[in-house]
Amino acid sequence: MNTQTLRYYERRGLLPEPERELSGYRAYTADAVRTVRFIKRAQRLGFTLDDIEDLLHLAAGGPDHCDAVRSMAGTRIADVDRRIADLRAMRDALDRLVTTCDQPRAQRECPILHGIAHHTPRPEEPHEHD
Amino acid sequence: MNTQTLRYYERRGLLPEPERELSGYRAYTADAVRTVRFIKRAQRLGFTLDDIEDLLHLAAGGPDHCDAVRSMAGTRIADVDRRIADLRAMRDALDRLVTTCDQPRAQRECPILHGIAHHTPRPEEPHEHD
DNA sequence: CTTGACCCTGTACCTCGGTACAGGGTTCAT
DNA sequence: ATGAACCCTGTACCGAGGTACAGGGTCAAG
Repeated sequence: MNTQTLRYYERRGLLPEPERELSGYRAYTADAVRTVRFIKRAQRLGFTLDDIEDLLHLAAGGPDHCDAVRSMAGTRIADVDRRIADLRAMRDALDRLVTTCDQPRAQRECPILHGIAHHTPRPEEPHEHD
Repeated sequence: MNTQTLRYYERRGLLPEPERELSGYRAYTADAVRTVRFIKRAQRLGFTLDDIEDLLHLAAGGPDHCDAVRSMAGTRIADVDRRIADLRAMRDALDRLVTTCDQPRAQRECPILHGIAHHTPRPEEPHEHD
């Protein structure tokens, strides 16, 4: 982890400004470390730093925001579910690719393109000419 | 879908150069459309355009690359499985957040930070100071 | 036969998520 | 007490993935 990146998160407001030692050095708490790990993990899941900022606020939220929290979480859950479904489709397609790729090429209906791309157009997808 | 983006994919070699009408206009085939949909879908899954280029070659691959195809697919599958597991953890955490967020704040062990960030360090994760 | 909405090529620019200086201070080991 | 190896602030730059703009052609509707 690059220190510059930590500065950057601080600038973006993802990390609270840490206390300083007498020297002026930042004294990171265990909580800050946890937050950074969370950020990294959430990023691997495809969340943007803006999303993550929301999630962190959502996590720290007072009792007042409870409804907002719930609705944001609901949105995220729907998003996550869609991603999982997509990934599973992708996974299956890759499996099929592996199992079919022994066969002579003529028999190989490429499962990546035909099993996924092609797969169940969804409401938000076919927008005039995408 | 912005036309500029299609140009960009063409420049990157993700889309084959399409035939032209007499006017010089690009005449996209149904296959090209399918490819674009695939690209968009794969992107939502967190694959980079470089990854996607690989996947497309993998999909189009002749019988010669069969071993390469299999090993790439294997890598992808492992990757996809990791993503799915991570997303499921995230999903569970979000669920728990929703169900716990009625309670007075003191009782709320934030499951986002404590259930995920904190969750089962993996081999590649705790690298000295991340 | 013009006007508006598209397409063409080419080049420049933008956002996101960092990363790298420059120019300086601190800390610790030798 | 000096030098390597950190930290500080500030500003500049990078790669990925687009997006926009300039300057021009095409084409169908009125």
